[in-house]
This record gives sequence, structure tokens and C-alpha cells, in this order.
Amino acid sequence: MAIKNFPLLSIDTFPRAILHIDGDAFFASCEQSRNPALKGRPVVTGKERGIAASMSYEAKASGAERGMRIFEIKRVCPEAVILPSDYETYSLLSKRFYSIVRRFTPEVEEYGIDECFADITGLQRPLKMNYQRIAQKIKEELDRELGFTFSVGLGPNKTIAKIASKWKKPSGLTVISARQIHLFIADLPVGKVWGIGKQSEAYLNKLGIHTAIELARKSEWWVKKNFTKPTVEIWSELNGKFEKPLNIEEGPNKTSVQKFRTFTPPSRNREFIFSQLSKNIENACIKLRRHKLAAKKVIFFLKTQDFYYYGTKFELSRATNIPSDLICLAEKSFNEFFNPKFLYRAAGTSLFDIEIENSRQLDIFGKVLRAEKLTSFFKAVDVAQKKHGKHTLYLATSFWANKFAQHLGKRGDIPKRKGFLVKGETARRRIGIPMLIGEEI
DNA sequence: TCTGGGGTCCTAGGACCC
DNA sequence: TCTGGGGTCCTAGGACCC
Repeated sequence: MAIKNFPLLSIDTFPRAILHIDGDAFFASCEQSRNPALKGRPVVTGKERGIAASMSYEAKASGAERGMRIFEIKRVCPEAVILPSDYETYSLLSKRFYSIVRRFTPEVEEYGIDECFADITGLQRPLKMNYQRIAQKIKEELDRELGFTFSVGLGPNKTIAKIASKWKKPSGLTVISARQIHLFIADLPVGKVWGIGKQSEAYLNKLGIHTAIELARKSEWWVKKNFTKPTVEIWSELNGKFEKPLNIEEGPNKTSVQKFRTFTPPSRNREFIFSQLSKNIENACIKLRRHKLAAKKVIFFLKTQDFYYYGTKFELSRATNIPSDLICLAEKSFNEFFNPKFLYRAAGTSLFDIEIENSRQLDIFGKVLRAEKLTSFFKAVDVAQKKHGKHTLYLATSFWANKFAQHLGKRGDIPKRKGFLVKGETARRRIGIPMLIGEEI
């Protein structure tokens, strides 16, 4: 099964033609795209937490690196423009990105906010272009319409397409046919291969494997003996096979929703910590409602200053996306996982067993009426928030968390900058009206 | 590097059943 | 019951990704 050194042939066949498309310095590029004055200048995002999340190539050239402290960035690159992350804008551009790729093929996997896979197998004839030309065309449309560059890789499967898109950055277009793979993986450290993490890398090293080609050349028997499914699939794809199908379900096909936030400084104040949890529950529910989903299982958890997690888990009698239900539950169980002796750094919730929202479903106690009322009430809240801004209306239990956020002037409540809105989007204002939700609703 | 915030998938092993 | 073997379902937790 090991690959051999084939001579390079002029005709390369692609049993499957898979693209991996990656936005270059995506967050920073989004900022430059919406504010042309920033083009050509070093831009760094991540101001809100003091750690660089993304940076433009101009900033990278000055020595800025991902994960650096903002004060370090200022030292190595004093002229850098430092901005807070604005995920709403980034995901907006991300959607435009996917839709441009979908002009060419419906087989698109939205893999991350700044990257996707696309299957263009069999499109040469209908598009009257070879695969490389199709890749080129997609790249041109992305670069032009979004106002920044993308790096594209073409290969026989996802693993190789990933290697290809990374080959030349920024603004690269790299083609790796099955018979050229060995040229690209000969010096590639095995830990750089998509899906090989720290653990696997260490284990592979122990077995004497250091480069991707050394793994590719092992026998199937050997790989199956030493590894489980994920690594076996990677091995197979390094040998040019197509093993990992694209997950092309569009939009939100989530299996879980998590909202989690660290607060500084850490706290042992019960009221404050509960309020943080409450706020996260609210936000998780907003996310569910936005996608018309509801969850049947929920975990509430706290993270201590020394990185231990404590939490509790519930299965509900029916799926919900109503925060007051969950907050009630969190309140009742809070003492099970909160210990006033500990210092906490974060609180969060995770919702899973997700279903399509269905408010008509009767709960075992027949509380459907109240549930329906609440559902329509929170629908109205969603509408109001769309109009006035995300953190204008919130539950009273989240009051302290919101106060705290305002005080720090960060997170989620960044006003949209004018001139960058597409139709239907409004600039946001922050008002901040706490409201009480009681049983009487 | 004293450490964000979201996710997905896989596997081992226990519970339970015949 | 002293004695197997086999199946399914579920869960917790690990590993990995951006």
C-alpha cells in the first residue's frame, strides 16, 4: 500500500477533487475590509482579552505572533492598530464566503469561521474548466468580492487539500494530485498533519515516525495494529485515498451549544458567579432560538482558579430554549457545585440533545400553555434585541454580569461601525434595561 | 505562554438483557 | 444458581480542531 516515487506525469487524474479554502488572517482581514483606511497597515485583533487573536500580514512582518500579549505587540510593532474582536461581523463575512463558494458547488462543508472544504469532482465538463482553473476562479471571486485574499488547496481528499492550502500563504493556490503527494509530505513533520495532535505525535515519534511520509509508507497492518480509526483514516488519505466525507449540511446542524466565559479578576462571590452563569444560559438560549432549536440536556459548570471543573447535569422532560426555565434549575442546584471556599474564574453552560424547536409539545405535567406563552415572550425579546442591540434586555438574574461587562466596556456590545452594514442590519445602540421575569408570565 | 471560547468525533467500559 | 457468552445502549472522557 505504500506509495512509490512515480515519475511526474503530465496527466494527473483526480478520482475526487477536493478544495480547502482558507481566509488569510481572517479576523484582521475582515477589519481591513470594512475599514479601508486600515489596508496596508498592521492590524491586530483580540484587544478585549489582551491577547492577540489574529493579525494582518503587515503585523506579522513586524514580529507580531498569535497568542502574544497586547503589550508585547505594542512593543514589537508600535504602529499596530489594535481592535477588539467582533464576531458578529466575522460570521457575516463568513456566510458571504460560503455562499460565493456555493455558486460553484453545493457540496461545501463549513469547517470553521474562516475555512471550508468544497467537492468539485466532475465539474470540469459543466464548467468547461479543469480543476485548477475552477479553484482559481473561486479564489478570484472571493478575493475580489470580500476585499481580501484566500489560500486555496486542491487535492484528492481533505487531508491533502489541507496540506495544499497551507503550502503557500497568503493568497496561494496549490495543487497536489495523488501522484505528487510524496513531494509535499517528504519533509512535513507528522504533527503538522490535520488530525494528528500532540498525543498522537508523541506516540508516532516514539515509534520512530517523524515525517508524514514515514507514516504514509507504513503498512496497513502496522497502522491498524498501533492506532485507532482517526489515524488509520489519515494514513489512508496520505496515500491518496478518499476517506473523510464532507459534512455538507448547511447552516446550524449543531449537536451542542456551549456558552462559557472567564471573568477577571476571579471571584468567590456567590451572587456574582451565579449571575455570570445566568448570563451564559441566556446567551446559549438566544443561540438556540436563533436557529429554531431546543435542547433536552443541560450542564451547568464552574471553573476554579486552579482549572478544575465542577458542575451538574440535567435531563429535561421536554426540550427547551427558554432561559428562565434553565436559570430556575440552575438556581435550585447551584449549591451542589458551588463552594464558597473556592475562587472561580469562569462559569458556563452546555446544552445538548438538540432538537428542532416545537413549542406545541406537551410536557408531562401539561404545562404547555405556560411554555407557549414564554416562547412567544422570548420571541418578542429576540425581536427587541435585534432592534436595539444584544444586551439591552436581559433577565434580572444576569444583572450583575451585565453591569460588570458595561463597566469593563467589552464583549459583544461593540457598536457596529457605520458603512459596513448590508441591508437589513442595523447599527446597535446600548441601553441596558434589566427586567424581571417571574412566574406570573 | 500560567492558560479563550466554541465545537466534533471516537472509544472504553458499565448497565442491562437474553 | 457459580457459571458462560454475547448483544445493545449509554455515558464519560479523551483527543483533536478552529
